Amino acid sequence: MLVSSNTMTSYDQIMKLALERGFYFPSCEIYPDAPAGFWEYGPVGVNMKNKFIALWRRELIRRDGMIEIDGSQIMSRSVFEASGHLRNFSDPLAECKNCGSIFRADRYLSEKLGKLIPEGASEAVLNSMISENHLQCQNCKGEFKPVTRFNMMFEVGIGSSNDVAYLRPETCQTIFVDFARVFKTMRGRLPLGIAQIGKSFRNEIAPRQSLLRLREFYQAEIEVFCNPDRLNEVPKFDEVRDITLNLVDNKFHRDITAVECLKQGLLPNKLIAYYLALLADFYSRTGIDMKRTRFRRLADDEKAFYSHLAFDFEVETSIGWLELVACNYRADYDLKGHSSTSNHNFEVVEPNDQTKVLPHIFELSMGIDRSLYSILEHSYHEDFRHDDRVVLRLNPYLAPILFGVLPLMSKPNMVEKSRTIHSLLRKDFDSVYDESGSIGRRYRRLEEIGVPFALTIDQQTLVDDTVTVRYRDSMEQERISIGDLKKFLDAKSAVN
RNA sequence: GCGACGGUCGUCCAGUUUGGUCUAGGACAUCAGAUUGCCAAUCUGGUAACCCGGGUUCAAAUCCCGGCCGUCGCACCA
Repeated sequence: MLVSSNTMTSYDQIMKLALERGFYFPSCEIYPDAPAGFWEYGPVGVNMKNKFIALWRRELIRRDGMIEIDGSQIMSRSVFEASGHLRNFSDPLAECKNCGSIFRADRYLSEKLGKLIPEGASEAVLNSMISENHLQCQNCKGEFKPVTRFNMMFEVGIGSSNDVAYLRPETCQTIFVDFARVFKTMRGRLPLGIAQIGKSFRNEIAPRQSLLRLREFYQAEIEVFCNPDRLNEVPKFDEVRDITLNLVDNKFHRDITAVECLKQGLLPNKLIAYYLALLADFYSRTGIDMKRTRFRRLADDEKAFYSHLAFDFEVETSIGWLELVACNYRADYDLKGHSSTSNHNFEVVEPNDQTKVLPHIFELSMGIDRSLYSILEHSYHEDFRHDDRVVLRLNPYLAPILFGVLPLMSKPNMVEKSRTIHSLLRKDFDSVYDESGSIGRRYRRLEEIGVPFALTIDQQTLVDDTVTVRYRDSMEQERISIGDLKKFLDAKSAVN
C-alpha cells in the first residue's frame, strides 16, 4: 500500500513537472513576441496524449460503433454563417476612451439601466442607449468609444485575393457539413455517432493557466445523430444502466445511477442517459477520481446559443471545478442551418417505416488538453515514506513510457545484455533505456513521469535469462524470464 | 482588455532597496570521469540564465519608458 497524498497537489506542481520533464511548455518561447494561449506538447506529453486518444477510440468510438472523420481546420465563411458563429460568436464591446477598460455593452447597459437588453441588439441601438442615458466608464468616468463587435474566430485570407475564411472554433462543424455524404457512404442508421479529433481555435481575450484556456486546443467531439421521436429506443442502455453519474442541477445527486436518473426524471431520455453513462465510464478508466467529478446541468443563461439542454462534465482540481466535456442537445439547430444556407438536404430515411427525418444531435464535446491536465493532477502523488518521491500513478495504458530497461551496473556485459533486451521490445512499446546514475535514481526518474515498470538486468540475468520487474507504485519486484516479457507487458498495459 | 504584483541557468532562489570586483552566486536537475552496486549515496569536473527594445549614465541584472509573458482580481469563457 502506497502511503501518499495528492491532496496538496497544486497547479504549480503540475506546471513544474510539465516544464522539467517535457509534458508541455509555451509555444515559440525563445522569441519575445510569443503570444499567450499557445502551448506545445513535448515528447512525454505527446505520448500521453496519443494514449488518451487511443483509449477514447477504444471506449467510445469502437465500443459504440461510431465512425470517425478528420476534417480541415480552415473552413469557409458560409459554414459559420450557417452555424451562427458569425452572428453569435461575438460580443458587443464598449471601450472607455480614457482608461481603455472594456465592457460587454449589452450586459453593462442592462446592469446600469436595470432592464433587459435584447440579445440581438445592434451596435447602433446600443450606442444610442449609451448616449441617451449618459453612461460613463465605471472605473474612471470616461466616455465610451462607439460599440464594436469582437468575434472570437480567427480570420484567415485564402489565396492571392485573400478571400475570407476562418479557423474553426469547434471541430463539430466538419461533422455537420459532411453528414450527408458520410451517412450515405457508410450506410448509416440512426442513432449514429460521428466523431472527430482535432484542433480548434478561439481568440480568447485572456488566455490563462497553460492547458486550461488555450487559443489553439484539441477537441475530441462526438455528434450523435438521432431520431427525435425515438430517444428512448436505446437497447444498449442496459449495458450502462448501473453506471454512476454525479448529477447536479439545483442539488447534488451523488452516486446516482443512470437508470435512477431516468426514473427520477433528472434526465429526459435514454439516449442522453446512455451517452452520459458511456462518458462517465470512459473517464473512470483515465485515472481521474470519479468521486471528484460531476455532471452539471447548465442554467438557460449559461448555455451556448445552439444548445437546448446542456450538461457539463466537470472535474474538481486544485483551482476549482473544471469543465472537461460539454454535452449539448443541439436538436436540429445545426442541420437546419446548414440545410437552409447550402440548400443541401440532410434528411434521412428511417428504414422500418420509410419516414423522412431531419436528425437531431446530441453532442459530447471533450477538451483533450484539460483532460490531460486533470489526469496529471489526479495522478500526482508524493510518497512520504520514501524520501517524498514523486509518483505519477498513471494507468499503464496511459503512461507515456511503459517501461525502462536498466542495467544494474554499467559493466560492459550487463550493458550489452540490456541493450539486447531493449531491442527485443522497443518496437512494440514506448520505452527507455537508462544506464546513467545509481539504480535508485533511475527508478525515481521513471516514476516521476509515470513509467509503471522498470526492467532491471543484473548478474542473474546473465546466468538464467531472467530480469527483475520493479513496480512503480508498490516498489515490489519479481523475476520474469526474458521470453515472457512481451506477453507480460501486453497483459499489464491492456485496458481493464 | 483593465488593475495590482512579478519576470535571473532546465527548475527554485540570492543579487535590484543605495547602479560599480556580478567576469552574475547557490540548491536541485542534467552531462562526463572516478567509486559503489536494488531504491534520489559520495568525490571531481563540465554545460547552462539577467524576457525584448529604447533611454539615463563614465558605468545598468539593478533606475526610467514602451512591448511581450506570467500570477491574482475584475470582465470574458461562444
